[in-house]
Amino acid sequence: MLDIRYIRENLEEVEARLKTRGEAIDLGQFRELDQQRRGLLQESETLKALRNKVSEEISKVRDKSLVQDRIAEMREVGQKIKELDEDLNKVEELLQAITYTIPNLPSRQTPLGASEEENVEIRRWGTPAVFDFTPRPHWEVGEALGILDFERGAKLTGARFTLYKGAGARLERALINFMLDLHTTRHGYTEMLPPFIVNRESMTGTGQLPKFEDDLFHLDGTDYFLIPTAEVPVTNIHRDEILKGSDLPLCYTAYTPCFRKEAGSYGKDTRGLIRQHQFNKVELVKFVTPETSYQELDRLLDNAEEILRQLELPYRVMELCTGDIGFSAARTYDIEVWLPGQNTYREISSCSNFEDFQARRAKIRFKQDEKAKPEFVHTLNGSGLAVGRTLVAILENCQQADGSVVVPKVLRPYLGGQERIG
RNA sequence: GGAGAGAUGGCCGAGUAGGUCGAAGGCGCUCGCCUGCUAAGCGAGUAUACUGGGAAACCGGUAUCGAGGGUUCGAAUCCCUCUCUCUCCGCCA
Repeated sequence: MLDIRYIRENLEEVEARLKTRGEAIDLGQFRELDQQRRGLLQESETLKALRNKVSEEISKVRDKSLVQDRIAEMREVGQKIKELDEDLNKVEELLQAITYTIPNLPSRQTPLGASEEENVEIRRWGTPAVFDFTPRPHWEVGEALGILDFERGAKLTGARFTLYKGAGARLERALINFMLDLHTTRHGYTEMLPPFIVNRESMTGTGQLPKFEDDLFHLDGTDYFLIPTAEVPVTNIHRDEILKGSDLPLCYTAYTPCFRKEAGSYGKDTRGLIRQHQFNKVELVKFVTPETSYQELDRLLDNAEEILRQLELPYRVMELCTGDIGFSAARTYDIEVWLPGQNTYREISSCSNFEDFQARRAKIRFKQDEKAKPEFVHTLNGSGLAVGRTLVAILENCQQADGSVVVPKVLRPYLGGQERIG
């Protein structure tokens, strides 16, 4: 959510910056409702002040029969207040509906562009291995090894659900532990294990609702949703709180499964593990002061990259352009891992600074010191990393001519020393 | 699932035959005084949001005692609904 006072005072600028996202947003209605709101508010509050004053006078009079006319008068004032407040509520509801569906302003540093075509490559790390055979896609590698079972996944649930078996299941678990261990022991994050189901307020706080309800699994008969990312529960940990400035930055990491409907992606990535309705992810979340948030974004990105470096998987970092960044984000870097089976780089992490957009929605504030006024924190998050896609990258990059897969060195302690699968 | 109890400011905790309660008191915290230092002591201050005025410091208004609604000139206090917490019983990993 943007600051309504900022919108009010910088209407043209806000419209222009939002336009760089590719969606034209007309703030004319906002302006009109905002004016209506303040008009109604002032009228109502003036009458309330009068009523409070007269009521106090009435309280001082013992014999109420002496003030019957004043009481009657206030009864009418009360009626008028009620009418004004009803109008005010309607206007505020409309206004809220608008402000909750306005996306964040892209950072001024975010490159301009209409679509992912115009994302900017920042750097590459590692050299894709040269194979003396044609590298196969991970679904072939995994099925041949008997560690991924797509057919039975579909039998158990449906399309885009997969059964991991034996060494596949263990490898996934090893990756989760490896990532969490690295982030907690080397990068200074505190591990969290949040609920995988959250309520509507939490989904609204981080920006999934009200606009993207179609992407979420909703639990019938409740107001609960399966989380699409740990970002939701972990960021909402401090919803409606005022943090101490001296406690910032707060850095949390969490493993959770993620559940996404993937509405609108029919026909995309139908094979393999790339696009699932349920997948595992280790997430990084930070609560920081506004002055430090871009510095912290660089660090968070580096923390995510470090996982790939340690796994020795080649990747590149892309900065998303204004046309491609998400609804709540001001600036975003994607990490894309090399997948030889598909001869392409694929997203494995997305690291964003939301500035105060989520903090304002979720009312996450801090005080610079005891006496300071509360300010909104900046929130950041990024995948560190998408676990299923990391497993995909290992199967494809580390596959051998004989169909086996060499386990990256840093993972071996998590697999009882096993060096090879198959 | 059945039966009860409760939800007040950063924390603890008063306040129910409606009015002077944004809310006693204590703790904590901040600033000052005092003491050679520490401890103790003394004094003052210590919520948030919206809104009007002001360049600003700041001043005014409104709202907030779990949430929403109702009664009333007036509600933390009365009524209704909901949420959450706790205790007991049942069930369960």
